[in-house]
Amino acid sequence: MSSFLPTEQRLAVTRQRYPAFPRDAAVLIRLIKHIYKRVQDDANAMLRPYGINHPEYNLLMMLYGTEGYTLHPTELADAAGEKSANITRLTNELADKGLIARNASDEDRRKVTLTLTDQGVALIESFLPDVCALLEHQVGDLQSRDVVQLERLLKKFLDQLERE
Amino acid sequence: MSSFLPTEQRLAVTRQRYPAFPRDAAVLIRLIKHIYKRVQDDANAMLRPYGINHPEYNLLMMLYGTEGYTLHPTELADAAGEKSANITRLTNELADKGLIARNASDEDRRKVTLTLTDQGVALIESFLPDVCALLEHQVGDLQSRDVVQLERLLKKFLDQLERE
DNA sequence: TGTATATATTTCATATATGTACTATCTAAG
DNA sequence: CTTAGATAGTACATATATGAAATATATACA
Repeated sequence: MSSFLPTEQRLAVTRQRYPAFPRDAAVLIRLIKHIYKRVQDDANAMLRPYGINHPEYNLLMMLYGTEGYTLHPTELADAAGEKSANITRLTNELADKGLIARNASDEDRRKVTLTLTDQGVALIESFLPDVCALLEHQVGDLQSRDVVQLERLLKKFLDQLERE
Repeated sequence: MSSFLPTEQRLAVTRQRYPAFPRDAAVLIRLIKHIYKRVQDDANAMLRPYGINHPEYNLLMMLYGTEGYTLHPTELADAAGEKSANITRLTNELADKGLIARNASDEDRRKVTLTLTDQGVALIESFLPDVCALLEHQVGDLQSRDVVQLERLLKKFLDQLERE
């Protein structure tokens, strides 16, 4: 039924061989990984006709979700969970496609401002119907109680991870 | 406090601009992504001294969790969530390092068997104490009730995702 | 048997991501 | 001022991952 069963069986074997292995933590992390890969693949497939991939989509949506459609590269990197070196490349490509504008900040001359262009906003609003459909399909018929619980617990987990 | 707050604020702005945007689904997926990246980075840092990265670690552990320490490339790809083309490269590298052996299967001559070498098992057992410590640190002081709930809900989510 | 189709794996060109070192600018303490 | 240390962003070499086509073998069935 679930693609995850073999993974659990492997964890059982692992614990026979190395009893101290923390099963629960490992299950959580492997589940996160399976889910992430699946979501990423689905999103890439959906976005391909629009000429962008999932990381580019994320950057565009971070700007779309910001007042003034503008962020600095470092902010964008944090928001999207990308490394700064990668932001340079990705935003250069988005700028080449005319979806965002790169400008020098005059408040701080080390900084660059990244702003959605009208064309960028238009592209986003053209794919949003498909994105919404995909997102709704992904949660599918999960009970809304479950979704709320899951959000609460994932936040707790993320907090814990960041507690260093 | 949490690195996730700005993300939620952006979702609020997004919904002002595009009210149909499914907030809950998007929050879940962004949480998954943040957690995944964090876990991946931490694991890579921990594994570096052992000369392997997180994907390689995963492959080794899938074999370690299998009776006979042996899988075919396709099975390994499914288990580890990697694409088959990537498995070829990764397993070649692991074979070059002497950690696994590649052999032709005589049951089906299209197939290849990938088996942990003694050296591979020894490497795994040398890093397992650090891995266990990291895993335990990652779940930290999450209540065990929460961990159980989270596992249940993530499985439900994964099932839903795979329901096509 | 022979032929069509499916499966397992690899090859290769290309796309994507990272670490590290570097430049420029800012901030603050003397 | 000016100098030391922090911060913002980028360049470049290298590492990692992907899709699509190619190769070999297996299976089904006419």
